[in-house]
Amino acid sequence: MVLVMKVRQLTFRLLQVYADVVRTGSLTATANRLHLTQPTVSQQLKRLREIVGEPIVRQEEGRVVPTEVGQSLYQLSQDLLSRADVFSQYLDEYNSGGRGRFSIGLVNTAQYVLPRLLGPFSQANPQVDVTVEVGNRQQMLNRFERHEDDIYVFSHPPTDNAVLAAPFLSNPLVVVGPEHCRWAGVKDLTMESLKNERFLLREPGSATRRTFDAWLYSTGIELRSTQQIASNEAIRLAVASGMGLAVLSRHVVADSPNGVQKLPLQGFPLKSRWHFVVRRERRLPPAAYRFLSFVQGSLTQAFDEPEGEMAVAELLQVLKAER
Amino acid sequence: MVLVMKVRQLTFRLLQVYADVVRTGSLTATANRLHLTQPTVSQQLKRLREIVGEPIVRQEEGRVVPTEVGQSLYQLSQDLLSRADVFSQYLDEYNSGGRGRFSIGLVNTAQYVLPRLLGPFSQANPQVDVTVEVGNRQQMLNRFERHEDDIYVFSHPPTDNAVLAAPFLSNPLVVVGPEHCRWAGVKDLTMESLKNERFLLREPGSATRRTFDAWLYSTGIELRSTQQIASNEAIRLAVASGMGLAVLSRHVVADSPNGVQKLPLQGFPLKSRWHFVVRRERRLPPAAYRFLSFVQGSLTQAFDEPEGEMAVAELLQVLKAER
DNA sequence: TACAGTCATAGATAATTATCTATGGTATTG
DNA sequence: CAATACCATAGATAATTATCTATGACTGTA
Repeated sequence: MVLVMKVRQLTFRLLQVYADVVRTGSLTATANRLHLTQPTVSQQLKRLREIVGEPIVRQEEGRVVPTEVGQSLYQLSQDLLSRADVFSQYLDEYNSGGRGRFSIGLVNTAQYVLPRLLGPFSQANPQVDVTVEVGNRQQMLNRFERHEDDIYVFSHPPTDNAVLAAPFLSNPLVVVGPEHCRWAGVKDLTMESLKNERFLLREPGSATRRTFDAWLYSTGIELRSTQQIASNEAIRLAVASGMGLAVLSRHVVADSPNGVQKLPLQGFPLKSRWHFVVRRERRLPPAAYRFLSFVQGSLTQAFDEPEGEMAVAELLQVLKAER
Repeated sequence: MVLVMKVRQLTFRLLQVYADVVRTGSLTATANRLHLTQPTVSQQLKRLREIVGEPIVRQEEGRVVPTEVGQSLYQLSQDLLSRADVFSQYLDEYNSGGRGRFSIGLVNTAQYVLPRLLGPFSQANPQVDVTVEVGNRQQMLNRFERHEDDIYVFSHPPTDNAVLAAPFLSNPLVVVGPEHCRWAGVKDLTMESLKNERFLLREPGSATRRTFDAWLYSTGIELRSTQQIASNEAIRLAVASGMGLAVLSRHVVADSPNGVQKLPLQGFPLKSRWHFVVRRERRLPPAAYRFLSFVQGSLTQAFDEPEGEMAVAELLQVLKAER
């Protein structure tokens, strides 16, 4: 016999109107406040009563007051409406990028500099969750293919029409040797001189390795002795302990140069630049967009890279247009 | 630029459907479960997305999964729906009378016996709030006129077509004197003998007083000395201390007879009965109805009043029919 | 008692919603 | 790669909702 409330017909509009009626104690007043006519409000109430299956208001001394059930319904309304409101605010924040999450995929080397951008950003946007994925070029390409992240940092972006790339920071590759390396003071140092040195190299999937390999190929020189080490940091330490020479991003060395030094090899530093890479068709999470805007505004200050700033600005332009 | 969610268009139905889609991860499945067609579900989702202003689901490996916003929306849905559900349960309880409130207005004397009904009822229905109002007959009549309570207990119900009354308990009025009263052992004690005694009487508004007055009037006797005291309890104590005789409900005396005794006055006890009184047109709160049902089931046991039980049963019949 | 103010109901209409069937595009899976 | 399963869109329709204007009923006050 007991009929439960017809929840499915319940509308937030109805609750809004009802809550206002309870607050004002008058249908007419509510009608005015909500820019409706009095009969409209009257009927809304009627409908709500039908949904609830129980009288919710009665008149008492010229005022409309909730019945006992109406009281509970009013509390419910307040509760539900305010929750919906909180969600609405969340949406706003989300849309502004001030809240939410995004993920960024970094090529190994880039992890030495990205913190200088991500740190301040997170500081300024504590409600944003950033997931940082790190791997070598090949691993990142795989992630990229699978659409696993929102933004990527490559030094050589995949060539794809659907891709937008903005070079934002130069990433010079330098040759380094141990602290008291005998090549350090040599003028006009050539690769020819170094070809018998042992080179500690990153694995083939890495961008640093590829760039160096390409340059080496262009010189026609072949190295006699190499050793492969899959981590920049490990390479740096190995060089410092005299195991050989290496080609590394200047950022890797600049970060903590103890024990190693740059060698003035001709043709170096090899120029290369990191790019922010995003997919055209992918709608960036607002938080990711906000990060790029943030970067755009701090590149010059943080790295003295006005060109990078412009490139990122351009990227943002395009993204905005595509939205 | 930021568009807040169109809350007013939000429907619980939409949230129900959405929540189910998130749970099943499939529009088709939801369509089946909710006895809809797949396109219907599809369109519901679309509409919800428009209300939210943001994509809420995407497809991933053949499953429908919520976006970040969708996740939040799902949580919101769960939250809102469960709250509505709680309210719905509350409604059920309210309708069954197992929860809620009602008020009952008692004529003074009745407060000596009603607790024996209200106590067990409250015990059995802890979620029901009972408000007990107590006053003399006149005060209760005033409350009755103003529709202030749900149920009243009178010994002489107001005569009004719109009133339903069920006599449920006899309320004999007895004459009492102090413990060692000289009239105690007298046979064929008449009022004539007592007319020079001082009588301690309730105020004119009280039912006890009116009943006694009426009876006294029928005897043609006038009392020489009376004193008015507005409380049964105070009268009982006054009698015990030898200040005079009194007419009281037997229930008042039975409760704690210390210091007083009944006198075997001819014509006494005066018969009278308490009635439950409700207004015909007033829809009784379910809790009040439940109380009367409860009473109906316990009168015989508690007071050995099968007639009262029948009268109350009849009252309930009528109320049920009028609902 | 007549007047104001307030709520309810009736009747009408435009807008929105809830659904369906049919069909087309895509992704998953043998 | 064909078959299958699944989702989106179109087009159509019935039902419901949101409103309005007009009017009636009731209530409390001048």
